[in-house]
Amino acid sequence: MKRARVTDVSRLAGVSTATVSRVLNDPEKVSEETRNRVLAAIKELNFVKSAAAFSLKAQQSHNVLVVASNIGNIFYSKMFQGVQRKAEENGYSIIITSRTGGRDDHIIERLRTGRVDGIIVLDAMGMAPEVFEFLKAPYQGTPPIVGFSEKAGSVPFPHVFVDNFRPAYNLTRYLIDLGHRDIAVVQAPSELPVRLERLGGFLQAMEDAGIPVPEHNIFEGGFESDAGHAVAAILKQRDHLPTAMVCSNDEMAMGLISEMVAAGCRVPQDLSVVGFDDCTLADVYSPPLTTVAQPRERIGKEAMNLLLRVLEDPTTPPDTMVELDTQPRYRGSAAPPRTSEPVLSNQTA
Amino acid sequence: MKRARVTDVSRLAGVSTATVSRVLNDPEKVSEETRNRVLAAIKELNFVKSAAAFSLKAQQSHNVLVVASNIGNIFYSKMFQGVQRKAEENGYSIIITSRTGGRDDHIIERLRTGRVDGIIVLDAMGMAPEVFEFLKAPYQGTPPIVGFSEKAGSVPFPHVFVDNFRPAYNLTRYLIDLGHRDIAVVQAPSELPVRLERLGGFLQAMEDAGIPVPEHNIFEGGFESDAGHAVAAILKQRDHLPTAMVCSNDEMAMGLISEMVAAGCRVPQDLSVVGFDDCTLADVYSPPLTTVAQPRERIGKEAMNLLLRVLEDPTTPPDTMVELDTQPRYRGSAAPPRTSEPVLSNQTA
DNA sequence: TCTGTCCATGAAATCGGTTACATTAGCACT
DNA sequence: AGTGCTAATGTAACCGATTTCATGGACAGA
Repeated sequence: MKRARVTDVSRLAGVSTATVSRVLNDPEKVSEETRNRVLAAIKELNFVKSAAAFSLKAQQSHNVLVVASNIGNIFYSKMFQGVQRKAEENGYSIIITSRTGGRDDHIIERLRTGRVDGIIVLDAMGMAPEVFEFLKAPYQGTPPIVGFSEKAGSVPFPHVFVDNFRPAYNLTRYLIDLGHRDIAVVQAPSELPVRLERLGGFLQAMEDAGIPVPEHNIFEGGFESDAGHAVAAILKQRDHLPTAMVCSNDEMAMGLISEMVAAGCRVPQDLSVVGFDDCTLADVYSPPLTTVAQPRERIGKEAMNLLLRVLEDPTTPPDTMVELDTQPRYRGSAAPPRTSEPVLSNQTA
Repeated sequence: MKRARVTDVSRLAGVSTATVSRVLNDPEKVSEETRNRVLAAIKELNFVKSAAAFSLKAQQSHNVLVVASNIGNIFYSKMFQGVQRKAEENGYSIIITSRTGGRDDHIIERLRTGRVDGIIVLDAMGMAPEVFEFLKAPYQGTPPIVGFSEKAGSVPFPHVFVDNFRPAYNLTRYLIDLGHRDIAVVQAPSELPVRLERLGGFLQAMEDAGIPVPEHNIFEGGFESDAGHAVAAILKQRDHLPTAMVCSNDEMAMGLISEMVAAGCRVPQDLSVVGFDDCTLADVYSPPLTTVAQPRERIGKEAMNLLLRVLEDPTTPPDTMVELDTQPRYRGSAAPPRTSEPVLSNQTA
């Protein structure tokens, strides 16, 4: 049997389709008797309205697009969850897409075809210029797009942001207070706000403590654990290790630790390592990772909230921002500095 | 400016809307001259067709729903990625939802409203009976639903499956070959195929080796790391530790290890621990976790493939299956058994 | 020249809802 | 009884594509 339509319901209830629609959308406009008759018909026919027909008429899809550079990355999963919960609560479904090969045109495409009502960009940082162009394009008014960033005002649309400078500063300060002086940093990749903020906080803390940072203590990093391996490989070549390392995210911190531990370097006794993000499982790492927790689910939730606000009031200014806080997590991967240089087992060369 | 419609294009090109539609869908049916004129108009007006109008007429949304019990769980992120890639390649978008509170009716709702063309259930195991009921409901033919499971034939629709019995058997066997006899197991939660399969493989391996498994070596578990904590708490009360532990997933293995290590028990020297799944970061855990890799991205990809097949040919039998293989990952968390009982530092009572 | 085909194109119906506008009945008030 | 108002409901247009069916012209064959 095919799906029932309003027409079928109206016929069975002996009313017009308009009345059926009213029962569905403004029940109080229909007399109780008629309403009950319609309701009964709806139930009997197992009627649900067609999403497509509704979308066409109402010009809204009740879908929102969530964009992340890489949906396979665990950093985003909790955010998705936050967005999804909030979205569902408000009758929206979320369509998730990644920015494969840096191509963002499908995002615009989706928006223009009306397949989605709005967009949440979880990593606006590397967003293609076309998208920004699109925002100014003449065939669209204020585009319903919101984002997430590590720096206030770094994107031209409403966004949720979590300051990264301060927590990076504080975490570095924490190491200094533990007695460390020889602290190295591993940066986040590319020229994104996140890189600048985290590095900036580190450098500022060092400067404020009057500790110079030699060039060889600044490493290039990446968001995956292999970046940590690469840094470990370099460290193992050296005859002197820093006493502490500030990594720009947890994955690279773990990559680094696992490699160093395998080489016989104890963490935190011989080397303190701190991360950033408090990714899933950072708390059960051994040693449990000292890091900074980003409120990931909250970020997703607030981003969706923001989008709902923009959807409701399209005049919401593009510089609207919602700030969320980080939480330091002092766990077991940082300790006072060692007193003597450790001997690495499989030190090559 | 508002979005251009076919009407606008047809007017500008001096043809009928039917011709515009033909240019879009069957270009060869239109003379080259007319086609070029239409194409030019499309370009000039920046025309894209309305997803809603298309859906209404074509009765398909080009959306597929992906259901996971918990989208915040890292176990699913790679699967999402696999599904998403394959979907995008084929012009589909993926809508992701979780099964909050075990309520699955919104799934049916989505399917019935035509908001999605098909469903991929990533954890069909705990699926609500209503959904299965729905499959037999009279108002629907073969419903386009596919899933993923740990046991062949455990769900009544086409599915991708990864046998869990064999790898659990082999991993246990590996520990036995290392010399372990006193091996404990931590089960997966609830009465899901995954629990039975993984436990079954373990028990069978023990039985084949002629090693009895005392009751106290079988622990209840859960999919989160706190399940590992709970087991660790029990172990620490005992005056004797098993020499090896088989955990039903990596999270609980990590929870267990982190707690045991904190208590002064060395892994793998004092206690070998193996996990299951090869979750993200298992390779950079310290010690790197010995586990079984599930081809997560591949699972997602194949599930989408299967759905495309069902979409194309609705008569695809519900017992259609695609089997994928696991890969053992022998890393650093398992070693030959200790020779003497370890002394735990913060052993209470 | 007439008829039959084929090709390119257009007119209008259709998908399934929502809603502006029209209509009717019922009631109060003068 | 006549007028005005309100509440309940119906009629039909509309959202923006696709597609069936009809039509007109070109050309080949008789």
